[in-house]
Amino acid sequence: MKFERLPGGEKFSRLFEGGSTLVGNWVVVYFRRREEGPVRAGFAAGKKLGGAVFRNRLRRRMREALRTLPDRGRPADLVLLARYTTGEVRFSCLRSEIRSLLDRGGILRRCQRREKGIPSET
RNA sequence: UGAGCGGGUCGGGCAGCCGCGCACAAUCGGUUUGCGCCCUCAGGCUUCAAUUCUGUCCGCGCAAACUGCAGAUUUAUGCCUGCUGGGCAUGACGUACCGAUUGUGUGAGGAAAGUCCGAACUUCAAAGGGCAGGGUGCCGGAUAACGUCCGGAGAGGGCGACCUCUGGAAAGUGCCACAGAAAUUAUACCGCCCGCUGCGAGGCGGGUAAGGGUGAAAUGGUGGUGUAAGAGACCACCGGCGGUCGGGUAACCGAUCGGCCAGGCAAACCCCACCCGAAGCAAGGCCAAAUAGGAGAGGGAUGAGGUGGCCCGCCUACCUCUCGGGUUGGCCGCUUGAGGUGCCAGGUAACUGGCAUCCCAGAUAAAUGGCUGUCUGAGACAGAACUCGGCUUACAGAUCCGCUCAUUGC
RNA sequence: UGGGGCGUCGCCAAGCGGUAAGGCAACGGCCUUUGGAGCCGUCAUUCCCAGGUUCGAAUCCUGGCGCCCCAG
Repeated sequence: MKFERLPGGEKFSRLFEGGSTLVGNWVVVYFRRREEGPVRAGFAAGKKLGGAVFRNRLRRRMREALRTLPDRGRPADLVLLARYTTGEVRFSCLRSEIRSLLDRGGILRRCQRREKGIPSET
């Protein structure tokens, strides 16, 4: 899935306070649908999770997982928040959980899923 | 071969596919401004003197204002630069900015960390002086500076290579619990000795500090002379202190003479020498947009505030407090630097100088990742945020150089 | 990023060079038919950790570790 950077400032805290929340076992997604534009994504890892190297690694795993999803996103702002378990889980499990969470939030388009869905499901 | 000491280097590599930040180039698309001329404004030059005064009207403009013409002053209304602002002309070319695509280059550390020191840089109604406060502390040097580094001195530890520590206790004040006679104006518990007394045990007066005992520490140590017993009372050596001489830039070392007065703690106050204005890139500057441009109370000229702890000095002209309103985005700062590498020269060294050469992250919710193969096998500590010089702390391993000790062989 | 502060028993804490108060809790006992209340007693081998200064350190110095608060 293609996405742009979510620029900083108030937008992060607005999403944390006013956005919708999807909680998974290994990641939490805050999101808000938009009318137009690309998908904008930010990645966050709290300070209690560990040092800078470990938190960078968590953000990179989430970024890579989101990037390798099939490209059928609807316009939205989203923030992926790392949990303690994000570093322990296998990468393919993390990716499939993010896909199911975005599907539940209505950010993935169903019609394109049927066209392209069969090869990517396997 | 084993044990160890000192110092240096590296911190996964290679290949394939997908992906990210920044810089540059090309192509495409978009945007407005600048580049030309004139005026104003600002600064400068020439000059004895350089934009001053008066009148009038056309044009332009919401307005402030600007400008033209005529005249006055004067030998003369001049020349140059910058481009804040205004006007005219032009959107062809080039340039600038923004976005997309493609290509090329580049992209975390030895500690990037802790924030413990030192600087650079920036700001402050004066950044001045003094006090206070803080820091450093053997000596000499290096350095932009340092609490760092180098060389040396003394003391301590180690068989050794080597490592660790460092002003002043004879300026003053304070503290030294318990124990002990006594913890610094000294003093005497058990003792030792002399005298008097008593049948005796002992008592009284005096001398003494060698021995015992207490303590972390007891007023130099050892041996002798001496004595009633003793004592630096005296002598020798050692140690400490002071004077002189010699060596050394100095710390200090050596020699010699003198006399015996001198407990420890300054990471207790302190003394001496040297250093320190404060705050920090979220410093600070610029642009655009939005909002506000208010109310109340109090103080006041031998007074109020700035000044961050105080005083003097200096500065401001209204000041202080409360309530209310606002505090969003972008750009610069931002990476060429006390810079790296190599050679040469000076210096014991830290380091310095010269020449050549290289450009090596600049993000902004924040760029290095995912998968696969291979190298026996990848597995340490750990992520730039203004930049340097150090220190400290964390660290799987790999590797190089010099040296010491032990054992064996030649 | 910068500034400030704190670590003492299970909890709240005093103590600031001379060998660690106190309260709650816990445990044991007394009292009571039993419980509660009350009374008596017990409870710090390392005062966050490691070095150093000192005869002696929770206290002083240096360096770490952990936690909290503030600015924007």
